[in-house]
Amino acid sequence: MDQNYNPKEVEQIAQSYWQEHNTFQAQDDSKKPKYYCLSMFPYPSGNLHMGHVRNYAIGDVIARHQRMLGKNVLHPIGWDAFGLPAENAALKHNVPPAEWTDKNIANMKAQFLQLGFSFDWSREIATCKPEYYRWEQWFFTQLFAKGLVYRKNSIVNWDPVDQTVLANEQVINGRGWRSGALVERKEIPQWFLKITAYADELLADLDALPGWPEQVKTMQRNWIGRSVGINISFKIANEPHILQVYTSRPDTIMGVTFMAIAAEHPLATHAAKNNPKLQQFIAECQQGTTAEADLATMEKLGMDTGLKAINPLDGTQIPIWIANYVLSEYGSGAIMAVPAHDERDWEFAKKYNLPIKQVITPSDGSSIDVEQAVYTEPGLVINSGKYNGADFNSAFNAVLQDLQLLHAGTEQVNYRLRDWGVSRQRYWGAPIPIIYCDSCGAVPVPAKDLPVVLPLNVTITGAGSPLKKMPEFCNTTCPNCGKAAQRETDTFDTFIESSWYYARYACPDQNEAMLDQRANYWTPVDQYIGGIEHAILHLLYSRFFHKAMRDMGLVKSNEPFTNLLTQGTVLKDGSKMSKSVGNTVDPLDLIEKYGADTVRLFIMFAAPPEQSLEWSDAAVDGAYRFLKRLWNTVQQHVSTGIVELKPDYNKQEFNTAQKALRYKLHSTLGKVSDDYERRFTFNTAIAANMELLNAVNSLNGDGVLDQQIRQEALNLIILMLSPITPHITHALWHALGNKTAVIDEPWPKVDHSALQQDTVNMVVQINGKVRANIEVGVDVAKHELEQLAQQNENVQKHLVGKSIKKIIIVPRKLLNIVVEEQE
RNA sequence: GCCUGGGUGGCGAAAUUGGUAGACGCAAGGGACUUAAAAUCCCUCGGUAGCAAUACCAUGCCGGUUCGAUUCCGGCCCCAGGCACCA
Repeated sequence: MDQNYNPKEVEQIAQSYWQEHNTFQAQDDSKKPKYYCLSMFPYPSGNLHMGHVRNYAIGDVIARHQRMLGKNVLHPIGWDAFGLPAENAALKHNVPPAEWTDKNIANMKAQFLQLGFSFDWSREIATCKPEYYRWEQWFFTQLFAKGLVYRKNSIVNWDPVDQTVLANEQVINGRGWRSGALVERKEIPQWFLKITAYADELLADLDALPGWPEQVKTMQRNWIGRSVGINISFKIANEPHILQVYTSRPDTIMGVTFMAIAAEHPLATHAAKNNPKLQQFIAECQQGTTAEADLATMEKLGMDTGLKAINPLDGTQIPIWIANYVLSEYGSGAIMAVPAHDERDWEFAKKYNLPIKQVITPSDGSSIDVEQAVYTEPGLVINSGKYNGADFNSAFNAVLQDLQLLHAGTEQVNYRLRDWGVSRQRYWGAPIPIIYCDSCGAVPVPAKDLPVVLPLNVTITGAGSPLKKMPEFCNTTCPNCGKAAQRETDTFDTFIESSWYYARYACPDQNEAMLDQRANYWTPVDQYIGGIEHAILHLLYSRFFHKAMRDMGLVKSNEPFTNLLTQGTVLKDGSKMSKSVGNTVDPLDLIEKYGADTVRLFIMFAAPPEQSLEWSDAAVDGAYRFLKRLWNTVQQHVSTGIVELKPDYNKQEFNTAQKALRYKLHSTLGKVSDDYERRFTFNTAIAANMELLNAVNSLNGDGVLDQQIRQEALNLIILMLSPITPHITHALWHALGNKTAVIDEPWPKVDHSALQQDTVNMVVQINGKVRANIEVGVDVAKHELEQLAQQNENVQKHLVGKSIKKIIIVPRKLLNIVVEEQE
């Protein structure tokens, strides 16, 4: 073996070995149990960044470890290739998005190979290829046939200068990123998938996902936001209209002091008909973005329409206001405002001097002042006539019953979750397979005519989709009646592609169907790994797609991802490492300097996967030094000749130091196995191996037994580190005289005979403060232990003038003497 | 604004089920080797006092439960992720 660690050479050899042996090509049939390990696929932005390295390093470590546990592992990779950045690059560099994307994919693939990830490249997918997106076009037409697709108007960010729809990201401080024009909200017709039809199942099945982080499940539960309430119809004084509102707090209905409707509400339009002031106010409300964060932090503005709603329960007249904090896309776009018991209503009422009427009082009898502070907790009803004294549930039922008798209310389950708008007014996406016919309306493209191929040679101008200007794309005939017709020019939301790619990896070469039986062998994904930023949207859409595919007979399971690991963000100087912030560190520079193993080791060592990771250039040195130390230790060990371990090697008589090292070795193996398998705390697994190597290096003595123990320890360290640093361990495994390739080795087993101990160290506390450490026999009797503890000099010092109240013993760990001052 | 996390030495972190706070590593300081440097190896390293043994303080802030709290509970502050057209 080489005297010095040369990462380039070592990594080249290992990578060639894997390639020659097709090591990572997954087999669709095997006697071993299957294990599907998937890291979220990347957007091909051109270069790997540290977030990628972290994501794929975690996945790679898990995949390699599972392989060692004897599983038939699938570890695929592909490209989430449609998206906005390709159009931006096209604008900037005058290169077609497809060309830019293909180049980036080639680039990043080379980088992946350099990092030594155990991907099965034979299943590589790029979502921008017709062979892929044709199947989601097909799936969309199937959903259409099942009534799960519909078209309705919905609001987008509109740049009035560029005459184009903007993504939220393209709106900077309320202005278009290129034109600088104030952005407007504009309604246009768009296609929707009925994800709300699955809302209850998406919610309920979260309980069937014990392998998901509680945090993610909580976020999804709140996002779905199921509530039970009442749909109430308010008549309007001197008008034929009805105002529908939904409330989850019918117990507060007698506290309604105004109604608030969105600017887009039909009643707002009606009220403004002969009222220029209202018209102007509505126009003002339509400025700004569609982002909820903006709407929620905006200064609350409102204007009285002059219309009055009538409370069906007591006939009171309630003013109807247009308010900019009411979302037109949520519920009916109107609310009954109870300022005493709703935060936003309270703020609005304070601003416009609207009455605040308390109708709930805390059930513990404490008193509140709703003029000073809002009270949103449920409690007991007051100031509400016949409902006084009722708690939430009885008030809910009483109000519901009364409203039902008046035909003015029905119980309703409501969701915060909205249907999924999938239309994008962009070029670089999968065309939505719809044809508009003057006679037949919107007609889905028949399966035999799929895919609707996206034309590739286009010029991006930044003002609307180039597809609109391509008659050869737009002009077609109606599949129903054969008359001239127009194609839809909008493309799919790119979340569509990422909602089912995990299943396609099972059968990427299938040209006759979306999925085949192999998808049922491999799915669900056993371990899914990705950024916490995907906790809601991507993961919810994928769950929805999986259930929809199940209902179409394409898969059999209910959920796509059995276990989920959400990795934290890679930060530098306290903020997310990203191109836009300009604080990126190029992984390639580090690979060049230290090699892939050091980069992998560092990123796994710096923090546990779920935590955010603060990048440090300096600390990478430490990882490199450790690998050099490992190399040198092995080098030194084998320089005196290779040591062979006989099967009964562990039955020999070891001295104290040797016993201690073997104890350390096998307790470390136990700990590291647990870190890999259950905890996913690879940082502590690495730390434990560093400690172990330190211990190996401090074992003095060069007798035969010492050499054998060193051999055993180094073998095990190599195996334990092999999923994290696969290249150097490939080389060192051979150097230690092993004939096999380390990639084919099983995970090692703990030798329990090495864990036998005669004595154990125990802490002695007095009133919870550590006063001594004592070494006692493992089987020491309780009273003897108590005596030994009290005999300790320092303990005795602290017992002077005290009387012992009791002694608490935690076996093999500590003993706490509880004392008090003597009378 | 709303939802979800997080806050421990100069820095990244560890403490797994309420049981020794700071493992492991980085940085820093000192030393060995060297003509010198790099590399490597050894020692010190939360704060205060002390030669030391040791004592007191210390896990964002305030309070509580407990023999014992980084860990559990209540309130507050700050930071991060998400908020439906970034992916």
